[in-house]
Amino acid sequence: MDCRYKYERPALAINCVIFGFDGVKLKILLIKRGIEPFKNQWALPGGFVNVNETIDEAAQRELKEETGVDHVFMEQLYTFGSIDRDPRERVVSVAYFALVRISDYKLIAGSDASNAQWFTMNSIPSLAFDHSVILEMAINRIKGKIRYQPIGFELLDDKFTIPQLQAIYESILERKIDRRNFYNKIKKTGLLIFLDEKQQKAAHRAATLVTFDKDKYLKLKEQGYAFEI
Amino acid sequence: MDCRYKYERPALAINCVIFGFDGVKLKILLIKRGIEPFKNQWALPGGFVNVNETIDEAAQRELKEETGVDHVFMEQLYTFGSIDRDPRERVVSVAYFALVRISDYKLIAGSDASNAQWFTMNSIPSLAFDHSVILEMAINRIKGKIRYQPIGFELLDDKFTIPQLQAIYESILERKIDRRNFYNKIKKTGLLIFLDEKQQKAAHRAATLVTFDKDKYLKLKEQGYAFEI
DNA sequence: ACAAAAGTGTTTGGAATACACCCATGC
DNA sequence: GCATGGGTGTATTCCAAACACTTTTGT
Repeated sequence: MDCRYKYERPALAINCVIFGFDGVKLKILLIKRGIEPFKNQWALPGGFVNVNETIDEAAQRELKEETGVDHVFMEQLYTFGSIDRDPRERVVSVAYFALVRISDYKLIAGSDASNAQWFTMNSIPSLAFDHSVILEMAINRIKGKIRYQPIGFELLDDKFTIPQLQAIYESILERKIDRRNFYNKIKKTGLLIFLDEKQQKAAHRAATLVTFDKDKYLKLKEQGYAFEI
Repeated sequence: MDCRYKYERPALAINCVIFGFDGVKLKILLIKRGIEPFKNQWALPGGFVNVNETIDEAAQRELKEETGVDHVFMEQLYTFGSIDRDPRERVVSVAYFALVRISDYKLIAGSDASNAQWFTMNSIPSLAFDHSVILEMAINRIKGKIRYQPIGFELLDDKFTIPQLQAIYESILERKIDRRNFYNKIKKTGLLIFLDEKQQKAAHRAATLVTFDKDKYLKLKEQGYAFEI
């Protein structure tokens, strides 16, 4: 092996905070560690960065290995570089957060179900390494982000209803939002395409299915439009 | 030397985007590289992370080496992990941005002045590595940040005037702000302590000197107060 | 006296919130 | 019919931008 530098260097890893939405609550995907250290404890998915891949690629690779999903919303969160965060040796970790559609994920999970599990925000177990800190930062980030970036859609199917979207906002922001104001506000953005379809098997009046007009959003964004809810 | 891992690992570096304010414009500190690669080109201050220091410490160390200043506002910006960003080998860099008082800096600069220089935002030369991208992101970050975090004060002396503070906002946001609205708004926060001193040698009416009430801000922040301008 | 910038107060328009009301569907 | 939630419109409150006016200081 080649060691060109005269001194030791930290190892570089990535971790992913994977958010999903089950229709009611925001959830976070954790895995149960199979090896030491922290064996049998819950942790964020993660792994080391190869020398021939970018850190973004490493994060995507890890996400794919863990959930089978690809091409999802993913963004760098923060880099954690305390000295003792890993008992084995010095490891610096770049944390990412990802938004996935749980329904997509379900299709692929089966293989090794017991070691990966969705947790709601208020039932998070104690985590390995400094992963609680990472998770906390991810939750704060998503709370701030959802206000001024249309990321709620990333957690839903292509076709969704406005009440579903509202449930995401309420779950992430942890507060109730007036149903009618939310409806009016989201409609006024002009970024929703209303379909001629209704929600199926609704207990009562069925909601209209809509899609997010991503093309329109990207065009407006280039012209300086700032999304806000 | 000890190489415990079976495969090559990326090197880990930090870079600092150092902002200062000269009373008129926002400035950025660049250094002229003395060695290859990119010898004689301008670049962001930076260096490798030692295995026995946190990444934050590495950034502070580098800032101190470069400007002599310490205990300034500093925050992690983003981590850059493209494969070819350094022609020598694979280097991942954690970028930071810092806000310094140029007057503090002046006291120490003398030693090796020619290789470090302040640049205004619109006179940035072409930079080494991917540092233009880093700088662009830092500028966007500070533009967003100054709206909802009281960081303008970090660029001024302890005693400053409201028009000076406004000049910082205008310089960072690159737009004019109504003088009177700014005055009223910043005053209404209650976070300024008005001193019984006036600005010296003003061309005309002297402005009142004020200080930022950091203690009060921190207390309010804990209670959920959100600064905003 | 006059110019220039500091400091104070009022008006106004638009956005956010609150909320009344009607509609569709299952039981 | 009635309970439940979807969909629409309006009133009110509040905040930010616009702007008129007064004060202070140097020349």
